[in-house]
Amino acid sequence: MERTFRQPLVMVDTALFTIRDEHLCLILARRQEPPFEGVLALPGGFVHIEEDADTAMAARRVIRHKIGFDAPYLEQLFTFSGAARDPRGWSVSIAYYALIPSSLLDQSQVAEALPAAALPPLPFDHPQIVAHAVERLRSKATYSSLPAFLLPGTFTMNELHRIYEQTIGTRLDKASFRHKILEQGIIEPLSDQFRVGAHRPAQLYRLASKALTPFERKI
Amino acid sequence: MERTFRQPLVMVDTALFTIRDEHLCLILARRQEPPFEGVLALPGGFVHIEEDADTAMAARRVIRHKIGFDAPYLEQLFTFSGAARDPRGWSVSIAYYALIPSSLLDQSQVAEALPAAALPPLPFDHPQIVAHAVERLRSKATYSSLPAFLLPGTFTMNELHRIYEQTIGTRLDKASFRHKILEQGIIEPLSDQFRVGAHRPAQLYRLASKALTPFERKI
DNA sequence: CCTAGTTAAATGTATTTTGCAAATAACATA
DNA sequence: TATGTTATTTGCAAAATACATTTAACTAGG
Repeated sequence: MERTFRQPLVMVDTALFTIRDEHLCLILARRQEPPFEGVLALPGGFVHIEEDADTAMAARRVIRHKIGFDAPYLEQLFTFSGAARDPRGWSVSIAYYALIPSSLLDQSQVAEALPAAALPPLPFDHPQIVAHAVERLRSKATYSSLPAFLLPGTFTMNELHRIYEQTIGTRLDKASFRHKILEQGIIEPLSDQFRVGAHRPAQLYRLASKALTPFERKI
Repeated sequence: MERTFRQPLVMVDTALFTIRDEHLCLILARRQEPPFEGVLALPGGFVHIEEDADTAMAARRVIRHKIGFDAPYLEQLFTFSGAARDPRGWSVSIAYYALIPSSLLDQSQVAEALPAAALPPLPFDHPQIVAHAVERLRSKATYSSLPAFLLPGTFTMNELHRIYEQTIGTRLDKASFRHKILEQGIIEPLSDQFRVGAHRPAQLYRLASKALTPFERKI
């Protein structure tokens, strides 16, 4: 195969969202090698074209290496490119974002989960990637069941409500929210299962199979 | 710079939407070189890392080469990758989609604009790219002013209405559509300009500056 | 000059969806 | 048994929507 042009570095970077203390957080990794060795950054790595069927597989490898298991929700975000984004020269980074229920993370990993609103200075063009990822999550949250993937397998209506408010960043009416979510059928009640406490017990729900269907909208 | 891994081919492909005879169409190009020489395909090309600031610039170059001018609307779509998509081996294609007002195209180019619903067999993974692009356009049309970019600079309310119906694929109530579009402020009337005919003249509109703001939505 | 034909635009109204406030339910605990 | 606490439901006004109809503003043809 003849190549009459130089070829760029191709890598993946991942924005891993989770919730900690009611705040939307990102899981960062301390870089093991130069450039920016020792600096906190988005987990990433090169695409291995001998092993990876596609770049999503590379992203899954990076995530598994970082948190030890697969993310319940993973989606390609945007591809960043150019000469300025990496000191090693012209490069392409296919960015992914994923949603990780904090219940699945152990303490050591949670230590590197920092609030998306107050991240340290990040290397490369990672601030841009984060901005895109937050924007995408916000946008999708308003018309899909995405935020539910930040919760563990079962959750109460109020937990779901709070997590939507967290990701969207605005208040949502409780009654309307409950009504709309139930009507969309993206979650289903676990019959006879409730979360107890010093108050009325709360119905437990789980994601329904049709959970990823976006809500219906009309012009 | 040392590289301990093979690097993939990096290219861009473009899905160029336009409207012809009230149908949503894609502009195709006959391939000039192997593989698939002479076959109709999405316009594309390699990313030239010596010239292109980023892959969007490569996409703009491809589009300018195909239709002779820049697209009024261009957006990155998705990045496709893998060993199977191109017979030359593992590759990455950053796909873009663009909206082209048919009024700007001359006849020769229009000849290669074929209905998105009835395309010939396409090479590589171009069918997948087309599916993604149509899906994205549909989705965005329901909550943004995107379809207006398929129209010439000035247009009537009914033309806009028809183009929304075309891209979304469903009927939309005329009165509600008019009301909602005007309320969103994405278009503005050209005072004292009307399209005449053997009937009541229609007010002409143009895209307002805030045209790209997505519509407001709520859970 | 009048009328039929045609498309644009506005209007009316029943229905549905939302926002907001309040009431009721179901506990644990003291 | 009363009290505090959170869950869930209810009620209603306001806004948005779907659907049907009416009115407006022209041209063309007699």
